[in-house]
Amino acid sequence: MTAPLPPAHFAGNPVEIARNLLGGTLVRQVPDHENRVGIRLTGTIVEVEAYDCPRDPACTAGRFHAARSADMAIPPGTWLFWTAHGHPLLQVACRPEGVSASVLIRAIQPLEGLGQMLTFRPVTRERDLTNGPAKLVYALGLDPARISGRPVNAPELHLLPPPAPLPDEMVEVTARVGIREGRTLPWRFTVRGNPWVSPAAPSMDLALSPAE
DNA sequence: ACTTCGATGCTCT
DNA sequence: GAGCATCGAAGTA
Repeated sequence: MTAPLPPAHFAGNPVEIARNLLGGTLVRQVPDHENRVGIRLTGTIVEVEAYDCPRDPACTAGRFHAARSADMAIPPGTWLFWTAHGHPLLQVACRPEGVSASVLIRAIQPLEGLGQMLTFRPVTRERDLTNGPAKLVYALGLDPARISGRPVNAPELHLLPPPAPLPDEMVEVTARVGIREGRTLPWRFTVRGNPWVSPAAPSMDLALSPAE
């Protein structure tokens, strides 16, 4: 039984942390007051992205970063939500407090509690349940107001590391999705060939050499 | 108070 | 693959 990743695990480079999160497990415990037994919703992490201010143009560019400058006070290993187009996106703050950087969880493959997830987020095609950053937030029934600011190892929502780091040949490295600046940075990591990876196309071709 | 923007998702062709 | 609804936050006034 592996222990949840502690907040200290996220006090580093979000690019490395994101890469090593692939194959891990996102665990959501839903309190069930009737049975006094928590319902467990879990999924394997199959897609993540890294954001790393201030060297990251996607993060620093224009008002994009300034808009969330308040996030810079958040200590590493804290759950937080980005809002884009009215949808909440789940991420974990990284690096030391005072530096804005994060890992964005973009897709999971459901493991436990698929039926419960479908009640939170009814879909016709099962594969559409959690194959997007906001989709998984809805499918897990996460309330941003309740989760945001909580430590990443909180009982109600935490992460388990992969049994072993995924070998490089299983990891596909591409450009991040849906951004204007920083399109060439190879900071999106997906499990190669996994059908639960989001359908969104990466924003552009990669830089010749990965940035650190 | 009003305007603009976006790390998205959904519903059509 | 294109169009649009969505909503929280910043900037402007």
